[in-house]
Parts: sequence; structure tokens; C-alpha cells
Amino acid sequence: MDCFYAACERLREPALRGQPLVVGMGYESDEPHGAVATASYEAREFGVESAMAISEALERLPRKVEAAKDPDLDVEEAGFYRPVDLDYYNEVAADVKAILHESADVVREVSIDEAYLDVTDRVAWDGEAAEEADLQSVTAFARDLSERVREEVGVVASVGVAPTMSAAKIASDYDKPEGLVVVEPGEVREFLAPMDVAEIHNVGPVTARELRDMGIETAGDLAASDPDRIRERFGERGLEVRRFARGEDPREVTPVGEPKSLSRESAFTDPTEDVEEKRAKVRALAADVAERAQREGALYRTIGIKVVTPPFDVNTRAESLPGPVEDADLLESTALDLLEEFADDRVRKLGVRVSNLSFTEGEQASLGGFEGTAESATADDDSGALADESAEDGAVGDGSDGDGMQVDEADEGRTLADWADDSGTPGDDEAANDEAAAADDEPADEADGRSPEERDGQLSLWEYE
DNA sequence: TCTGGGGTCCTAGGACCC
DNA sequence: TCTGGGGTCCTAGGACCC
Repeated sequence: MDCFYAACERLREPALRGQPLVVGMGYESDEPHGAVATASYEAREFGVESAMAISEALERLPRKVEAAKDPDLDVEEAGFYRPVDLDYYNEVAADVKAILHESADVVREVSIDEAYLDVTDRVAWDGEAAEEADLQSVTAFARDLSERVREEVGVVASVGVAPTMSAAKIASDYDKPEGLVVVEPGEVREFLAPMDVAEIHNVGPVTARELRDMGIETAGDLAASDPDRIRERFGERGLEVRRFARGEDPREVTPVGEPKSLSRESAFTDPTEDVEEKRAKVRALAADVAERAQREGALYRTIGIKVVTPPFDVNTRAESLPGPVEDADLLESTALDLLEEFADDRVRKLGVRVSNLSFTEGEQASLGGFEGTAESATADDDSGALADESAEDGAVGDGSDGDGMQVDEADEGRTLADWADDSGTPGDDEAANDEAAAADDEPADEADGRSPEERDGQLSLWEYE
């Protein structure tokens, strides 16, 4: 979607159309420092960009209301500012996503305003050398899609079509707004070649700078570079972005699965050393995270905090529990414990996070035993059924309608104490699991009279000697 | 330009196990 | 007390994306 937040604001406030418009937080003095979430194209004319500090944006583009009062300012050189309203944008996004799901069999929702569609089966495109008819077919499909979005929802999209995800993404950015760019099979590398390396997916500022230091400036340079040299400096990721630059990308479009973590963070208006102030914020964040986890049916096994100290040092601390829980009090007390280490530090920003999530739903409920539930929750992470359901959830919009996932009754409200009660010490548990796993790894005909311990542990030692 | 918030994935070292 | 080799899990940090 093009300038999605701004487009949503204009949808409910048509007077904003054609005006410089900035959507962000922190332009009112009582809020913490904020950043620009979206700037309309008119606002970009004034040099306002995404992720820019609001203070900077206000310097380049004063608020209309301020300019009207200030004789030194020109009202024509001012713009409108609106606060981020994610609930509303999610409603609009849900309408867009409904259209996407009607248009393609597989949809990967990347964010509130971006998605990949696998339309291989919906268009005639033979994948090798696209014929003129194929090109017309795929172009018509893409045009129909963006026209439907504009007419039925009232916001504007750009579409990129290509044989790979990474190329389609770049194609969609190539001609904003309302772009429609088709990159034919066999032409991807050529299409990318003149572009700056930073355009390649997964090349950020750090990698781009290092690549330039190596004399690699364009996607074409990267495509032609020595893979050994790239691997040496950047590892597997480097090789992947090099393949992207060559137009090689084997990834299939798949729906997004369950979230891996949930977090909340918040900055202080001014950095603080005050212990109570810090603890109060962590408590609030922990409560927020706990509520969201409960709403989404997530059990968590790892609890972590993030502490940002001036100038901008990011520290993280985390602690894993013996088993997954859904326990707001434990979440809070663990987060506060982790914060102790930073009691004396000046802090500009704090965060609370839960990870190692398991979602108790569907078939797991029939397993009964909790140990089995926890294990299969992890194992099923990639299952199509779960993934499909999560995609549906996303389309509905952040669970804002309140129908979260169902939590197995047996698991709901599990606490650390419950674990201590029925699963012994963590050490015992692990030993038992390891033994089971080791036994599973043995060939089926391993009935040689030796105990499991002799087979896995001792025997290998003898063999070595 | 001194920087908000919510995520993902990767890497590397250490503890621990067999 | 020192030793090989394979493996998992945990924690912390970093780069990246939207």
C-alpha cells in the first residue's frame, strides 16, 4: 500500500487529500519523543521522511495550526499532523486483505500494508520465456487487483509481479504510487543490475556500507562478485543477498505462522535513573504483554526485558522457565528481577518481551497430558493447519474483535508452581526427555541386551578408546 | 537526522549431556 | 587430570524489516 497510514487518514477525513500530511507520534508536547510513521508525498516535498524524528519533521514542515498563529510562518508551507491509530488502519487493512485472499490461493501477509500473493495458477505465465499473451494476462490480473482495492476500499496500492519474491518486492517499490511493474522470467538480473545494493532485500545500512567498501555498489556488482569473498565477510546471509541480486530466490510464498514473540516497549520523555519510575514502567509493560498473550492464546516460556541506555545502547536480559505458562504475576516479577541489574543506570527506554511461545489449540487438546501438549505445540509450528488459521486471524485484524484463539483448559493459568508440583525438578525432566530421545534414535533392532545407558553413553566412549 | 515500536532471523559462546 | 566428538539449550547481541 502507498503511504498507507496517510491514505487511511484521508479515507475518513477527505479534506486531508492533496495536503501535506504526517502521521506519527510525539508532535504534541505531552507525549514522549516520537517519529514519523508515514509522510504523504506532499509532505515529502518538504523533506519529511519515514522514521524521521518528529522534532525534525516539525522544523521542515510546521503544523498548519501553529503556522496560522505565527506571523513568521507561511500557512502554505505548513502541513497536517495526525496521531497513529492502528485500530482503524487494521480495519481498513482487513478489507484490503479480504480482496487479496479472493484473488490468490496463497497469501503471505508481511505487515499491515504489505503482502505477497502466489498467483501462478491464476495467470497464464509459463515461467520460462513469457509470451506476449502471458504478459498481457499477468498485467491485466495485477491491474484488476489494484483497481479493486482502490474502488472498494478507497486506498491505493502498488503492485510488482516477478517470478521470485525478492524481485516482486523491488518491482512493487519501483514505480510508487499506484505502480504496476512486471519483471519477466529471465529478465530479473538485468532489471536489478543498475540498482543500488541497498535496494536488495536484507541489505541494510551496515551491509550496504561494507559492500561499498569492497567496491560493490550496485546489484549488478553484487551479482557478479566472488561468492567466496562474500561468504567470508557476510556468511550465509551474504550469499543469500548475492543470490537475490542474481535473480535467484527459491522461496515459496507461504502464509505466516504463529508469532514467535510478543513485546511492548516504551521510551521515557527524558532518560531517568529513578528506580521506582523504571519499575512502574516495567510493570505497565508486563501487564500489557500478559494481556495480549492471554488474548492471543499464547503460553510463554521465556521472559525478557530490554533496557536502552544513552546514547543508544541496547541491553537485553532473559530468563527461561521450566515450562510454558500464562501467568501475569510471574511475568511481572521476572521482568522486575531482570531489571535489578540496571537499578543504577540512566535509562531512556524499556521493553518487556515473552518468547518461546506455544499456542494450545486444536489437536493438542486431545492429547491430555501437558508434556505431550507442550512438545507437539512446538513440533506443529509449521503445520499447514495452524498456519492457515493464523492467516485468517490476521485478516480479521489483530484480534480486535476479541475472539482470540482457544486455550486448552488444562493449560490455562498454568503457573510455575504447577510445574514444580507435577513434573519434578527441571533437571529430572530433561534427563528423562534425553533418555527418551536417545532411545528413539536407536535402530529398531537394537535388542542386544544392553541397557539404554550402556548403548548410548558408555559404548561410544569405548569405541573412542 | 540523535533516533518510536513491534517483529524475525542469525551468530557465537557457555553450560551441560552422552 | 587431561582428553575427542556430537549434540541441545540458553543467553546476548546484532542486522534487518515494516
